[in-house]
Amino acid sequence: MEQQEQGSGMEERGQRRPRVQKNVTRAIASDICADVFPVGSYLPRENDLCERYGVSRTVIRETLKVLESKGMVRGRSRVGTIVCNKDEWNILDSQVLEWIGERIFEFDLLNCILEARRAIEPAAAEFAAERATVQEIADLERAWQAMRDGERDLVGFTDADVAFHTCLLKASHNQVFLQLVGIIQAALKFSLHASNEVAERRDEAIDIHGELVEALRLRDKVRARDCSMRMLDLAARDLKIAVERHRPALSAR
Amino acid sequence: MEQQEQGSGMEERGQRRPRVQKNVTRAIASDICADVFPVGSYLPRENDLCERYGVSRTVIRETLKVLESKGMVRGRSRVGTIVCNKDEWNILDSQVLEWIGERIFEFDLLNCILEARRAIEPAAAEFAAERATVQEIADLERAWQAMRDGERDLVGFTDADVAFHTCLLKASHNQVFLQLVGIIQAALKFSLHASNEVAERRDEAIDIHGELVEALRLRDKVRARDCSMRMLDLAARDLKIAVERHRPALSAR
DNA sequence: TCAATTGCCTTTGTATGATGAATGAGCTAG
DNA sequence: CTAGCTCATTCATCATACAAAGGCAATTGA
Repeated sequence: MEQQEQGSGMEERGQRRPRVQKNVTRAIASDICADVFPVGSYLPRENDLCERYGVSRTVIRETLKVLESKGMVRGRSRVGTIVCNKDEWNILDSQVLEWIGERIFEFDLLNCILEARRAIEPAAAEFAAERATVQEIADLERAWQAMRDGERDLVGFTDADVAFHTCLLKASHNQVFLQLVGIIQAALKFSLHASNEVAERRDEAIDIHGELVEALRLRDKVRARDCSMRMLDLAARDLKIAVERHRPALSAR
Repeated sequence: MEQQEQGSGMEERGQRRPRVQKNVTRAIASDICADVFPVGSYLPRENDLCERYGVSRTVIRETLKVLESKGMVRGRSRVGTIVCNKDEWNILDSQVLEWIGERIFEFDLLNCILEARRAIEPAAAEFAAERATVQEIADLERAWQAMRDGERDLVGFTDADVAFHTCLLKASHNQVFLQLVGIIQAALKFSLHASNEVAERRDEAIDIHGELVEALRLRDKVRARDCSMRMLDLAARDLKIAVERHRPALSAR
């Protein structure tokens, strides 16, 4: 698609000025995640970054401001810009999660997310049973049907699952829970991909998701919470598989 | 052209070049929170913002990038910068919470936070009972002692309470929970201030906090969870009082 | 008359150079 | 060897110039 970074050469500086801000931000963020700029080290000087990514200082500085606002780097006058420890990063920010991407396996994050989901999603399901609108329940049902329809389509199934859990958090009518949609999406995305070949688990998942929709219809808090917890037990198994598969990649380093 | 004395609210000027980025960011963010720039409206043109806040376009643009990265505004090329709906804001970002400040009462957020705390903190207490290091338990005890010592000092008591809950989340050794320290701090800050005159409640709170430390020492998950829940019952009462006191301010609008 | 194309205008996006400000390093003096 | 000063380097800000693109209106064709 679009890429202009890494062009250390960058001889031809044509008159054209494409919109590069987003790409540069993603490039630098990815490089940080990939340990090209390790935690604790200083980034190159702004002028060097300009060369390395082939853009002006304006773009570099706006990029650094964004990364700083997400806790990934910290700039100090005259000294330079240092990469912060990972536990200072705003890992709940969905953009940050996107930048981390598959490297989430190296962040020891998925387990934390699962623990958090066990605390949050059952509560959200309970609230949803009380507060979900008819429309929201219909949305959930549609997502559930998409899961059934996409039973053989890995990507479709995953997307539908993500949509389901997103709708559930929305239906809880709690702003805080809603903010956590990003980490849940990330967790689903990366743990499902590794376990989606196991067909019977998907059947089981579809059943439980359907049961949750029914519980919401009946405004049955207890059953909604129970469904959510069983869902998370499945998620725990999926995660286990996913981590197993990624361990080789880790030890290869 | 655009760089004489225009103050317009900002402090200090002259030929000098103070570091203004943070101030301008806070100023614009606060103005957004104060509905000077209401949700859904367009911000003034960048050049007008330069005049209004008395800084160059560079500073304005870096500010807008930061606000955009936190979901508060969205810029579209050539069209302008629009203020996003509040439910798109990254309200888990502690900087955003600082900018919101007291207006948190108008955001219908404190109730959501309490609900979230009821889901999260008991779980965190349980994990802490399993995982807290000796050092972390000592930190918690010190925070608890500070609460006792600051029993008569409103600010000191609140700070110690915030420190206690922060330590607790740290002791849970879960990165996701740790990220939620910001909203919990905000919740404590604004609900305690309204209820801290009620001395006997503070006594009760101190007792429960002490009991939690003891439970962690004994690695007693069940009791730790129970203490946490009782703490939140107190917090619920505090919040009720705080909201009552602020309702006049709301209806006055 | 109406609709689609085209070109202009305005505002954002990017580039660039200059200068103030700040801090670590090196130097000087005691 | 320490304390204080100077200086060089790099970030922070300002100012300006121009490219890019959305919206608007005039123009043109039917």
